[in-house]
Amino acid sequence: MSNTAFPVPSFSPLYEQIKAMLLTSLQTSEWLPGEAIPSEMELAVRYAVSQGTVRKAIDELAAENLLVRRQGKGTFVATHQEEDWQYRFLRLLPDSGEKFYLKNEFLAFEIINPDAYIAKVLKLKAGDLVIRIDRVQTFAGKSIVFEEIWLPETRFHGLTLEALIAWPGPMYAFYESHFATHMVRAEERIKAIPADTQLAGYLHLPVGTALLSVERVAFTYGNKPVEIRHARYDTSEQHYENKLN
Amino acid sequence: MSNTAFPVPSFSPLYEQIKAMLLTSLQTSEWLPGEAIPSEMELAVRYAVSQGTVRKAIDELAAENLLVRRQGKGTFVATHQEEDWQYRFLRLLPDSGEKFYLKNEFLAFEIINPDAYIAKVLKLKAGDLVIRIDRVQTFAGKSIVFEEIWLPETRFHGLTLEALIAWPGPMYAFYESHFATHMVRAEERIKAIPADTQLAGYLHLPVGTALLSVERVAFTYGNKPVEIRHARYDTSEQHYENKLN
DNA sequence: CAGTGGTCTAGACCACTTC
DNA sequence: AAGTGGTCTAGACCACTGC
Repeated sequence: MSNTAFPVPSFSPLYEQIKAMLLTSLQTSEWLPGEAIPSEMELAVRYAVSQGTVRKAIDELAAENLLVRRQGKGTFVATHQEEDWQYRFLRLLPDSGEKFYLKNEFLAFEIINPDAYIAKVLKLKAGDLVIRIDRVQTFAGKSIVFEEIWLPETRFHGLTLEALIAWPGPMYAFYESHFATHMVRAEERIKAIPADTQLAGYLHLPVGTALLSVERVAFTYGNKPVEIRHARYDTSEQHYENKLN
Repeated sequence: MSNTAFPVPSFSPLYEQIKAMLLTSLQTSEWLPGEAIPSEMELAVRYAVSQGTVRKAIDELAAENLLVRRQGKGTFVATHQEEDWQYRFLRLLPDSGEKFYLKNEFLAFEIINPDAYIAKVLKLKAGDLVIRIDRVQTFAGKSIVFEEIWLPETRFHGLTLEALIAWPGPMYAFYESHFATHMVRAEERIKAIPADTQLAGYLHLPVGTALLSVERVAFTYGNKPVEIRHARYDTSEQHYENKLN
C-alpha cells in the first residue's frame, strides 16, 4: 500500500489535528476576534497532549495571522480592530511616505441578482442575492479611489447604507463586529487600465488617464470567499507597495 | 538600568545567535546555493547547544526562504536554479492561467555613472559605476515587458552582454552562479502610467496606452540592495497577481 | 506573586531517503 | 541499516504582565 499514484497525506501529525480543532473553534466563533483563547496549559489538558504540541499548533496559526501571541498576557484571536491591522490589506501609500486616512463617500447601495462571474467566485447558490456597494475614497480633498464591492446577501443580511455611513473605522472591522465575519486573506489581480467617462468623472481626471485596477477576492476562515472588491486607484501621487519574500 | 527610553533588545535568545552565525556562513559563501548545510546534530555540536535550539534557528531561516528543508536528505541553501523558484519574483501571469516562458531581447548594455537616485538606493560610494541593461521580453511573438536594470559595477564586475545572451535561465540564477549573489527579497512600487513614444515603440502599442510600472529594489543576504529594476508591463492579456496574508 | 508565553534541554521514537 | 529531518514528551527555568 505504499506506491499510490496520488500519495494522499498518509500521516497526520498530532499538532495538525490540534490546529484543525483550534480552527474549528475560530470558525464557530467559540472565541471572538480580540478575545484571548485558553492558555497553552489548558489546551494541552483539553486535547490530552503536551504543551509543546499545542505550542506548535498555535505557532502556525500565529504565522498565518489568525492568532496573535502576547508574552505574559495570552494568545488572542486576530482582529481588524487593532491599529496595526488597518493597513494590512491596504497597499496604497502616498509617494511621499506616511500613511494616510481616507474619507468615504458612498455612491450606491443595492441588492441585486449577481452575474455569472460574481456568483461563481462567491460560490453562491442559484437565486442567492448580492449586496453591491459603490464608493469613492478621498484624501486631502482629492478623489483617489473608486471601488465596487459585492457581498453575499445571506451572510450580510440586514446590512444598510446608514450603518455603513455611521461606521467610523475600516470596513473589515465593521464586517467583524456586525456579521461575525473576519477576513483572513485575499488575492488580488492588478492591471493598468484607461479611465472611461464614468471613472474619469468620479476621480476628476481626463478620460483615458492610466489607472490601477485591483480586483480582490477576500476569504474568511476555511477559505470561504465572502467579498469581491474591484478598485481603481489614481496612482499619480500614490503607489501600490508590495514586498516579495 | 531598566527603564530606557529606547528599550534595546535587552535579551537575545540562543537560537537568535545561532541564526546570526548561520547567516554569516551564508553571506561568506561557506555553503553555496543548492548545497546541503551540516546536519542538525553536527551544528548542535559545533555551537554547543541542543538539537532543538539549532532546529528553531533553521526553522526561521527556512520560513524566510533562505534555507530549504528536505526530510531524509538534509537542509539546503535556497537557490534560484530550482524549478519552483523561477516564478517567485515574477508575479506577471497570463489572464488565461498557466505560466508562460518569456523570451529575452537585449536592447542596451552600458557602464555609466549613476544618477543620484540610483546611487542612493544602491548605497554606492562616490565614483562607483553601474551597469545598465535594457531588455524587452516577449511571449508568443508579442512584446509584453520592457525593463531597465541597474547593477553595481563592483559586485558585477566582468559582466558582459554576450554572457547574458548565452544564459538560458532566469537572471537571478545567472547572478547566483556567476557573481555569488543570491537574491533574498525585493520591494516593489506599482503605478499605472501612459506609454510614451519610446515605450509605445518597444511594446508595439499606441502612445498613451495604460501600462503597469513596477519599480523593484532587490536585496541579498544582510539586506544589501544589489539590483534596481524598472519594468513596464502590457497588462491587456496578463496581470500582476498578489496574495495578501 | 501568580499566570502567561518563551527558551532550552535530553531523550525517545517516527518518516523519509539512500546505499 | 544508517543518516537525515520531523514529531512528541516532560521538565526546568526565563521574561513579561498584571494584580
